[in-house]
Amino acid sequence: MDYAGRRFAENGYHPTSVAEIVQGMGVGKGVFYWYFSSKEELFLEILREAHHQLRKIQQQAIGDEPDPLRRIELGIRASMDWLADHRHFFTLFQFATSDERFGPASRRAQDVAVGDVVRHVKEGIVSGRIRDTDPLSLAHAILGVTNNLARTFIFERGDDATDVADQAVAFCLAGLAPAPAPAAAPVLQFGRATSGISD
Amino acid sequence: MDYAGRRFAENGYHPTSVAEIVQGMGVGKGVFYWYFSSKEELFLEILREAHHQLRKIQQQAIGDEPDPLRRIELGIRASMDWLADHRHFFTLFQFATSDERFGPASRRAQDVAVGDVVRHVKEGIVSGRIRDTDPLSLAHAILGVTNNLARTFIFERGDDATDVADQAVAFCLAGLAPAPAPAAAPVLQFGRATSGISD
DNA sequence: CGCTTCCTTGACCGGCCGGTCAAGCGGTGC
DNA sequence: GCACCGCTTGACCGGCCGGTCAAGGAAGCG
Repeated sequence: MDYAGRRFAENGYHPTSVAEIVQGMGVGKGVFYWYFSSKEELFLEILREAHHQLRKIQQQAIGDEPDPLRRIELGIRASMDWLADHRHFFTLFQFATSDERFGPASRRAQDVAVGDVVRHVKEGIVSGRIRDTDPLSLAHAILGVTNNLARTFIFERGDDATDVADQAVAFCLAGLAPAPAPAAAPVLQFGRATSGISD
Repeated sequence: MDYAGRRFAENGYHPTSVAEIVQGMGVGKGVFYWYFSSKEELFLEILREAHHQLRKIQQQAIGDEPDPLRRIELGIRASMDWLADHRHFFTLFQFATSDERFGPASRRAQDVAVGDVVRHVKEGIVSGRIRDTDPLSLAHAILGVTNNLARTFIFERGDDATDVADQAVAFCLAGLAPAPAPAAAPVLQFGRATSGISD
């Protein structure tokens, strides 16, 4: 399944035939259709596992961090690290989103991720550390920045994950900040966030 | 070509056969291969024109606006409006990015867009209205927010373009800001963007 | 050694699809 | 009337690919 995932990633879903996959693994076609009911199911399985893994490492990274802004930051950083180690998934995710058959699964996974972020955003709004706007929009904006920077700099250019994460975090935290910030102005430092003295 | 674009958008590139396209237009296959050398070329043509149109309306919207921040805002708003009027292109763009054959064309178009934004960002940095970081990262972050919000809210949910643009602009302008307020940034700082307790 | 059950094989099938091409058609010039 | 030619047609081809299936191990069991 790992092998298939990599083939799909570097060759595309459609151009990669089942025959090619099984030949590359040194087995017959029958054994493939013994374990999977179709090529489509195999891809869905790969996708499901990738999404699951990504979410798991995000949650691990966040741990029981109490500060919602810091949770967002940790999530972004963990995602960047994981994506840097699993670059081939970019192609898969991108294809999955664009394909009619896998679009729904992809969208569901993204909804889950958005839901996670939304929770932190809402908390931040309640405590006045985040601008009081539609949390859904903010969450999608964060994911947009993260995805795009990751794709461009990590996937396409192969940059260092930490640097890219720095940029993403800086942009997002600034983007979340309340407009006429009374107290939370100066501290934009990456490593530690303000420990909530603001109100 | 319009018709083909719409078929590709709602049905996907691979599942839409040339036979289907020509039949839908009420012509024979020969006429298709008289004007286009291949299905691939047709798609590239559609893509090229779409990218061209989008960029054109961006430039029109920006006009000769002197303020770089405002130029960015106008670009975002124009893009949102155009995308709202041409929703079916989302599917096309997404597919094009994910496909091996059209990826390069897609990336080139994105590079052009990024280049446009980078120019404004650099100006903003020079005049101290934008945080002094890698302009490329900032530009990609802006495009990430715009694309993602557009896709989610305009394409998938059909929301009003202006509202979505408001959210995108607010997030991006805040994300670009040096440290304090986004709109009213006087020339307090000279060399470094971060003031006070930067390290 | 038979007998069953669980895997494994790879030739083969049916269908689809991009692309070709011999044939036709209608307008134009003579 | 006729020759020419730009345009159009749609049957057809070759190839590919997902999926099937009859046949064949091999391990376990009596």
